[in-house]
This record gives sequence, structure tokens and C-alpha cells, in this order.
Amino acid sequence: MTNARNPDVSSRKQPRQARSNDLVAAILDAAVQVLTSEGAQRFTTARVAERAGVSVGSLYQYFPNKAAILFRLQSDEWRQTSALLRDILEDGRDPPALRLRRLVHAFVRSECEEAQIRQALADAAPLYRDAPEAREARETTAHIFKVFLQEALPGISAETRTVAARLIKTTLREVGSDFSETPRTPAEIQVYADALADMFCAYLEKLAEAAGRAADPPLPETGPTR
Amino acid sequence: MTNARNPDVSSRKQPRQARSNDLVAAILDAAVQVLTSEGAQRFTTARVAERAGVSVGSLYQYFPNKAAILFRLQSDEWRQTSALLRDILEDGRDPPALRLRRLVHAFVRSECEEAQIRQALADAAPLYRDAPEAREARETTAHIFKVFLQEALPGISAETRTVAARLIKTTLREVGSDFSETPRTPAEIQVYADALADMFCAYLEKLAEAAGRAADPPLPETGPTR
Amino acid sequence: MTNARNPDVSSRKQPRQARSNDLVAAILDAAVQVLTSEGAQRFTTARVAERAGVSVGSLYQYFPNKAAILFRLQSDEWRQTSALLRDILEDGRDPPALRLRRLVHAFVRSECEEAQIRQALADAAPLYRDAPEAREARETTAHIFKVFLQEALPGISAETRTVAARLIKTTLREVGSDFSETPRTPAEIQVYADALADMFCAYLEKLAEAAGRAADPPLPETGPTR
Amino acid sequence: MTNARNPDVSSRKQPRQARSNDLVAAILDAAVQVLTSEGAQRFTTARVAERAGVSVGSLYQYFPNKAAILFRLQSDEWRQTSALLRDILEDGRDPPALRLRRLVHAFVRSECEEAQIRQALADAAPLYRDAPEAREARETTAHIFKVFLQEALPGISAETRTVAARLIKTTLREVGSDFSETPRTPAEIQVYADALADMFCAYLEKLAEAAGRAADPPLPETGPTR
DNA sequence: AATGAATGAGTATTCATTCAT
DNA sequence: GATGAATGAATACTCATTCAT
Repeated sequence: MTNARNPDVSSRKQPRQARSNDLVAAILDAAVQVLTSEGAQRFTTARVAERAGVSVGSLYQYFPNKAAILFRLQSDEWRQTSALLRDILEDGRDPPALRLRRLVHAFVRSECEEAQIRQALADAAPLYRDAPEAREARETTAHIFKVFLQEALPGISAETRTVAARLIKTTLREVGSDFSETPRTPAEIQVYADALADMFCAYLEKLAEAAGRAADPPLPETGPTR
Repeated sequence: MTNARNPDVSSRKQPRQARSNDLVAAILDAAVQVLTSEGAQRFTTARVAERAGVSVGSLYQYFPNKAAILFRLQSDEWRQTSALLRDILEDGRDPPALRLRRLVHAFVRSECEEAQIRQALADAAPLYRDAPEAREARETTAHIFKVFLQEALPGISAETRTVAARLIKTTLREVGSDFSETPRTPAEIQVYADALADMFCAYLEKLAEAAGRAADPPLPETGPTR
Repeated sequence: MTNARNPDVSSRKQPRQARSNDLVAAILDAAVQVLTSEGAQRFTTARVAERAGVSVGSLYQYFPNKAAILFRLQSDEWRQTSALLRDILEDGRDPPALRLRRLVHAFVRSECEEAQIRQALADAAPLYRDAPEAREARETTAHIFKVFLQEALPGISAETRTVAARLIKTTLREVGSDFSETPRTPAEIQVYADALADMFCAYLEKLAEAAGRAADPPLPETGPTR
Repeated sequence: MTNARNPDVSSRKQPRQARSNDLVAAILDAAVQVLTSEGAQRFTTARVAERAGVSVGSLYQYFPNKAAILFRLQSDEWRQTSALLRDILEDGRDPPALRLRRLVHAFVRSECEEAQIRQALADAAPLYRDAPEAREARETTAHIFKVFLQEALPGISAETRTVAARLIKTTLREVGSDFSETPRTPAEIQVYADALADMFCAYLEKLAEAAGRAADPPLPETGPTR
């Protein structure tokens, strides 16, 4: 049922709810602290329990194993990111390109804010990345982008759209992640996010042209994002 | 050092820089084997030494610690990548955009070929990523791209160029890495690399336009890559 | 308390002594299930309580500790065995040797039927074997055999009788237990039980001879056992 | 290759030799001490290593796991017992029945001498009993008895002989083991061993008679054994 | 130079039992 | 009486590194 490569990663008691339980919240908070202050290498259940002011036994009452704690943290991140994506990309008031630009800025900013914990989570990824829930989370994100492209580039083929969605999603995530590895000033963030947005917008325009007609009116080059 | 059961995974990258010592070579080969066959988690000095047919003591005579072995492996990867970049980007015969497209294909293909070892190295990254040499290697790559952009987009500002170089470099590396995490057919590689190249080319064109004039004659959309 | 997936293994031995409390019964049933399905190693109070549909707290209200549950199970086994012994050995209608032979068959058969639970109980023996009640149970069994020998071999000395009773009792139990460790076909059981009975009968005859006169008329060598 | 139920139980370095290595000897000695002084329950690798004046790491350099230590101890016991069996049963000078009687005495005495360690080993049996080597050891013993019966009872069928050999072997081991659980005086040992021998001899005689002719001249009833 | 035996701190996880509610 | 959350000591096993030979 559960083997070394695919550790059982779901919570033990709570069905999958918000931190209804104080202990779970305390453990997750402690986990974040341990992860950021000690790094993935020294992230141990004992340390988490201690920092949470809780016994190891209690920790294991709520999480089946270490990976599950990390996975839960990652899930929360994913949930947040999904919400961010949806909020911005599905907001019908602005033209698609503008929304995408705003997303890039918001995303990169958010990545830089939580850089430390994400880095640590990434280091611990081998422990949870094979969980089926991980794949699921990825699919959700991919879907949001696909829907967005359907609106932004209605004329292009489904195949092209799928590839483009995947490419933009991956680029945003990976490049954002890499960029946030070193501490950044707001100005740096602004410049880099703009460049990234430029690249995406250029790509979208080109796809639109290739589809035979412009997808949108001319896009703002580097406007302020909020 | 290399037997029938454990074909030398790294022989492909033969030169691997002049190796002062056979022992070092044997250890590095063994390290690659252990990494690919056992994963980063089970990468231990004892296993490497055993697979190399060498004592642990000897291993420690040539490498100060485990991280050093991994770092050396990563360095070799970087060196190879740099060579690839230089070979293609500095080849003055083709127009820049075509060179970039060819690079993307070559790079993605190469990433997929060595997916396993790179994944394992990435998992082990926390052990070596803070080494000063790591930063150095990154700078080298960045420089190559900057030089390329100088040729491709002579009209843009130095600042814009730096950011764009960094963005393209990072995107190529990270997206390539992510893409190669799952095994890919040549057809998939072709499609994805094309999309990535499209994005880069669109970006370059846009930068060129923004600089007030076309950097190049119109680019081939999805031409053959070699 | 008992569901389709986990048929009540012990229901066979229904009476199991008047059970003052349904909860106790539920716990003991659950204990048997856990023991057979999970083995002695994984026999935990938590598992027993869960399977019994009872809280750990309640479990500890009726049993002072884990060993007590196991001991109670073992006691029940002993009680049953005693009953079997008495039923067969004290049945005055058949000659002693025939009764002994019937007992051996019945006993071996019963051992094989309950092999799993007995094996598990045996594995857990270190936890309860030093209880004073254990000694008591052994004495009861010894006594039944002594009474039987008094009837079968009236002429022999008390000392000889005591030793012989003990020897037969021990042999029956230990050899039966060892034999039932591997699953057996009815034919195998028949053959082995006959051999064991042969040995006992030969021993009895010899003791009788040594006492100066035959204890019984000639014994059937391998007659039908029921 | 190795799973929970069948732990890898063979030694790590030594092929299967006598305690050529001092460390191995020290560990085994310590293991016996821990087993007898603390019991199977508290038999831990840490305790063994400490008592041996050795680090846990060293212990694991010579034994792949805890079970292997216990198994090695048990193996040594088996080897000794086999030697005892062979020495006595294959000694052609005395008639079979006398040899059997001598064996019983020697065996029971030896069991009583090493009662504590054997009890502890028996308690730990679940950890090693499923090892293939265990079955092998049992076969060796069974074979010695079969050869003996071939000489003692040449007239009986192969099937009968196999069953009888098995029965006697099992009875001797199990009854001896049970008897030695409580401390015994030499006199008690003498009496019990005699009774056991009587039972075996009576059985052999009966088998011989059943085969149509006496296998041996009359047997001594309860003579001293040395 | 080479060896590989020795080290021992470090880690995840379990489980009998208690006790506040 | 009943619950089940909380405890934390206990345990098997690994592995980077050292150092005497």
C-alpha cells in the first residue's frame, strides 16, 4: 500500500480541512520555523515537535510521517498559488495581457516573500514529490492556464494551447523560484517581473498572429501593476 | 571500474576535462553510477568507494567530503553546458534567432538524455549549492548569453540586455530541467523545444522593436533544427 | 464487534466461561483477531481497542495491562484443553489405552485447528508466563493425567506415576504444538497422532510390565479413533 | 530480497566460520550476557554493543541486523546439538537402545545447563525462525535420527521410520526444553531423563515387534548412563 | 600512499499507559 | 463510567569521517 518511494502522505485525522485543530496549526507553524531556521537537512520530527511545544507522539497522531508534514506545507503553498492564479487570471475586467502581466508581478513578489520556506520545501521535495496529490495539484494549475489561454487566444489549436499553457506555467514557476533564491529589492523584482511579463506577452502576440489575427489590442509595454 | 552490469553512464561525456588522476576518474564515474542507480538519498561515500573499487580512505584523499564529489560532478555538467552554449551561440554563420532556436533544441535534448543524473544532482544540491565555485559557474553562463544578446540586439540598453540574458538563461535551464523530469519521446521534445524557442524569439523581436529597429530579418517559425 | 472481513475466530469456543461483561468479551474477541491477523509483534492495545470498537481507556478499565489480555486468552485455551482432557480421559466406558489414543487424536486435531492463535500466543508468552495463575493451570492439567494413570496403572509407585504423568502431558502439549506449526492435512494429522499414541501406549505397557502385571488387555495398534 | 518476515540473517563479513574475529567473539559473548541477564525483551543492539565494549557501528559491520546475532547464537547451539547427536548415536560400540538412552541423558543435562540462554533464544525465535538456514538446521538433525533408526529398526517401512524419527527428535527437543525451564537438581534430571528414555525405548521395541521381529536384544530398563 | 575497521551522533517511528474532560 | 489526546522513553539502523597500521 505504501512503499519507500511513495510514502503515505495524507493527514492522519483531519479529512483535509483548514487547521481546525490547534495542534495541527502549532505543528505546521513549527515546521515552517524549523525549515527556515535549520534548513531541510536538519528538518526532523523531533525538532518540529519540540519547537511546537508538543511531544513527538502527538505529532505522529496527526501526521503519519515526516513527509506528510512537508507535503501539507507544500499543499498550502499550492492552494495559495492556485487562488492567486485564479483571482488574477479569471478577473474578466482587464484584457488578458494585462492580467498576465499583473499575475507575473504578483507571483514573483509572492515568491520573494516566501523565498526561504519555499527553498527549504524544494530541498525536501524528494520526500513528497511522488505523492499522487502532488500530481493533482500540478494538474489544477495547468488547467487554470489552459482556460486563460482559451480566452486570450481563442483562435489557436488545442494542441498549441496545451503546450503554451504548460510552457508559461512552468516558466513562471521555475524562473520565479530561481529568481527568489537570492534576496531581492522591490526594484529588482519590478524589473525582472517586467521582463518576464514582456516575454510572455511577446509570445502570446506571436501566437495570436500565427493564428491569423490579433488576439488583443496592443499591449502596454511596462505599465505599473497596481 | 566499469563492468557489464554497470555500464559507464558518464563515458558519453568522455573528455570531462583532463583528469590528473585515474583514481579521481574512477571515483567520479562511480559517483555517477551510484547517483543514477541508487538516487541522491542513498548516495554515500562508502557506496561510491566500493563501486569505484577504492577504499574510503583513498576517496577522502582526493575529495575533502561528500559534497565535493557532487560539486565536481555538477561542475562537469556546467562545463559541458557552457561548451554547448558557446559552440552554438558563437557560431557566426547563422542569424542569431536561428542559433538560439538550435540551442534550445540541443539543450532540451541533452537535458532529457541526462535526466536521471541531473535529477539526482538536483536533489543533492543543498549539499553543494553554496560553494563559491557554483556562483562562478553561473556567471560564466550568464556572460555567454550577454555576449550573444550584444550581437543579436545591439541597439538595446545594457541594463535591458543584462536582464534579458539572465531571463533567457534561467528559463532555458529551469524549464529544460523541469521538462526532462518525465521521460520524453523525441516528438514531445521537438514540440516543446519549438514552443520554448518561439517564446524566446518573440521576446527578442519585441526587444528589437522596442529598441526602434529590427534586430534581424524575420525569423523562421518552426524550421528544422539541424 | 465482529464483521464480515474479520470473522470471529474465537466464536468456536463460545462458552469461554461466563463473561461478566460484554466489553470484556468484545476485547477478548478483538484480541484474538488482532493476534491472528497481525501477529504477536503487532499486537498492541490500541489495535485491540480499535478492533473491539472500544476506547483504550475502557480497555484499561478491564485489564490492568497488555499482558493481562494475553494471559486471559491463554487461560481460556487452558480451560478448554482441560475440559478436553477430562472429557476423554475420565470417560470410564473405554479402556485407558483407547482413551489415551482418542485423546491424542483429539488434541492434535484441535491444536492444528487453532494453530495460528496458539503460535501467536506462544510468541507473546514472555509477557505472561511468569504469572502465578500460569503455574496453577499447569498443575490442573498435571493432576488430570495423574488421576488417569492411577486408573490405568494402579500398580506403579506414586513417584513413577508423577513422572510419567508429567512426561506424557508435556510431550503431548509440546509435540502437538510443534507439529501444528506448519499447516497439516487430515491424513498427516492421522499418521502423526497415531505414532504419538503408539509411543504413549508402548510406554504405558512397559510401565505396567515393570510393575509386574499387565495394566490392560492388549491394545489396538492403530484402531479407528472415533 | 529481504523482507520483514524473512530478515537477512547471515553474517556480514565472515563467510560462516568460527569466531575468527575477536570482535565477532566479543559481540556474541556480550549478546549471550545481555540475553541471559536482561531477557529477550530487552535485548537491543545498543546494549549488546555497549556490553561488548564496541560501538554500534562496529556491531553492524559484522551483523546485518539484530536477528542475525540471535540467529548466530542459535546456529551455534544447533551445531553443538548436532555434534552431540552424532557423537552418541553414531557410536557403533553400544546397542542402539543404550545409545538412545545415553543421548537422552546427555541432552537433557545439556539443556539444563544452558537453560537460561536457550529460553531467551526461544523467546526471540520470532525474529529468526523463518530464515532458510533455520529449516536447514532442522533437516540436519532429522537426518541423524533417520540414519539412527535405520540401524536400530532395519525392518520397518521408510514411512514409519520417517515419522518415528521426527517424533523422537521433536519430543526430545521440546520436552527437554520444557523441562529445563525450571532449575533442576541432578537427581531430578536423572529421573526425568530415564523416564523419557524409557518411553523412547518402549516405542522402539514396539515398532520392532510390529515389524515382525526384535530389533535388538532386551534393553536395560533404567541403568546409569556413565 | 593506501586501507578499511571503528566510531557514535543522529533519525524516524512505535506504543503502553495516563488522566483531564 | 467512558473517552481518546497526549506523552516520551525506547529502538534499529545509517553514514560521514578519522586514523592506526
